[in-house]
Amino acid sequence: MLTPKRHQLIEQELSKKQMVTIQDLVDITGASESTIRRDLSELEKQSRLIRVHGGASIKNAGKQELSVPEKSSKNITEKKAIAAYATDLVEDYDCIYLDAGTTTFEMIPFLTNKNITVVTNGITHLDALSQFGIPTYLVGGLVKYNTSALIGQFARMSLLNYRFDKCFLGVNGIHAEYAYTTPDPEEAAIKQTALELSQKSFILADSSKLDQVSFTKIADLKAATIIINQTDHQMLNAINKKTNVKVVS
Amino acid sequence: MLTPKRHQLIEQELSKKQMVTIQDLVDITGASESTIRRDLSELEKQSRLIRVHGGASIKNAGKQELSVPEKSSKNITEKKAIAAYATDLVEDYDCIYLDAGTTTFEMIPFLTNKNITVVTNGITHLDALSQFGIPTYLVGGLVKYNTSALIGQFARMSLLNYRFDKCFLGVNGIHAEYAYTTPDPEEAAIKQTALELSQKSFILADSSKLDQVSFTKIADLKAATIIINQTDHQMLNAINKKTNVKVVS
DNA sequence: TCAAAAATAATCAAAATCAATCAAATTTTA
DNA sequence: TAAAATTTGATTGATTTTGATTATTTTTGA
Repeated sequence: MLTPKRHQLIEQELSKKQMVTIQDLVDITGASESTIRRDLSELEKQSRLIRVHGGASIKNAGKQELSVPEKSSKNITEKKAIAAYATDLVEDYDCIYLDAGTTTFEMIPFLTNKNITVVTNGITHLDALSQFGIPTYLVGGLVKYNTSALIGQFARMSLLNYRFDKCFLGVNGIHAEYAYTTPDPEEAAIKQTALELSQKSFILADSSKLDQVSFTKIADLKAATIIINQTDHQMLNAINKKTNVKVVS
Repeated sequence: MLTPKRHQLIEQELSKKQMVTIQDLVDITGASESTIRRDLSELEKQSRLIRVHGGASIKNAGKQELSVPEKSSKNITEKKAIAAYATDLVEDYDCIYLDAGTTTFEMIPFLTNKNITVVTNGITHLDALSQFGIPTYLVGGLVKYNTSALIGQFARMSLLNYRFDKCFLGVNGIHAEYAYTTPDPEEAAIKQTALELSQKSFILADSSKLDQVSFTKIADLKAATIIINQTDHQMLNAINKKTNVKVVS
């Protein structure tokens, strides 16, 4: 196996688990301990990870959190759990739509080695999708700089060229009565279109989105399955009556 | 098998898999190890890939550095001069197409304060365009990771939604007989389309591109005006008879 | 604290890969 | 068509990478 390929595998495993043992990496790469040790030393020198006794860990002080600022650092563990659950739903040869946003971003490390095609409107997703070697189509359209998403009528038209087995969307609010909402009407239109083009649709949300209402309605609750982390929020019951809810613990 | 065909296969395989071993390429091309090694050396010299022990890898495999193109080359001053000249041609309220690539990238700082709209297929351009506050539309399509450009039929279709006052393109070869050429047919198709959609078209090139021939022809020389830096290359005369050439000193 | 266990760094020989070389094959030129 | 130039593939010795071994350091837990 080529050295950079091994390095890539190591980094992939790290972004999934934040920690790996040497033995894990030996199993994954099929290389010897010596080689893995040399790899870790090298990668640490490039400050792409931090070595610890017995393995390595990610650099927690500001990695891709730079691109999508403080928002992502907050509920990161919850988001990872939700993302991992969502990724389990993806099957080989699926063509999926990955919405722009931090939760959907966390899905990417788990998508590796699945033989899939991704369509996205999230510019910040591209680096990671590239790193994990996932064939990717980007939606065209107006570049919305503050969120690095593609929006507008051109984005919508561009999206209409595709059909999806599954789509994974983020939202700003989930409410029993007002359903799924988001602040920007342009973004809402894109999400709507993605929903229409997908066989199955999933909304990824941490529990802080419950009971929130934002400016624009995206769709009725029943238009998608909600994937959310464990919570005792009372609204969940009301929502559960209107659509499928998968609770990740 | 012809050398350009082999190079083409190598690049194809690389964009598919991000990394290839020499043995892979021997199997694919039927050529010997020696020949593949020579090919890889050559392609690395053209900075189309990076050689690694045992094979080759695409340019930014695994690294997140998509924002700032490498400033290592000494051509950077020339490129800046060419870019500055090109930007002078842009007028207020123009809608322009900015091709992916390093020379066109250098135009962006000069575009600030012009009241224009930019359409581009270059993902690396986005950060800079954002920084200088230029309204930007991104073409959709397949993400070509090693060059961070958008290509393929979807990119072409997406492009057809627009009309341009001017377009600014990069090429890999300019030749009196073989005209404008570039290695990737998919990229060539995009450039072609941009040319067709533009009132006026400009090719930005430093003199190292003169007399070079790459795999795919983009268009006849007369399809665009060439903006090139000062050089005593003899081929310039032959080219000058066939199209407009602006020499930047 | 101290000794056993685990992990590491250092070392070295084997394996894999590489660059250099050269003759044969191919293409271009005269 | 023959000569010259280029490309190719095989061979060689040099270099790099690798995995096993061993001595050293760190961690563990009694």
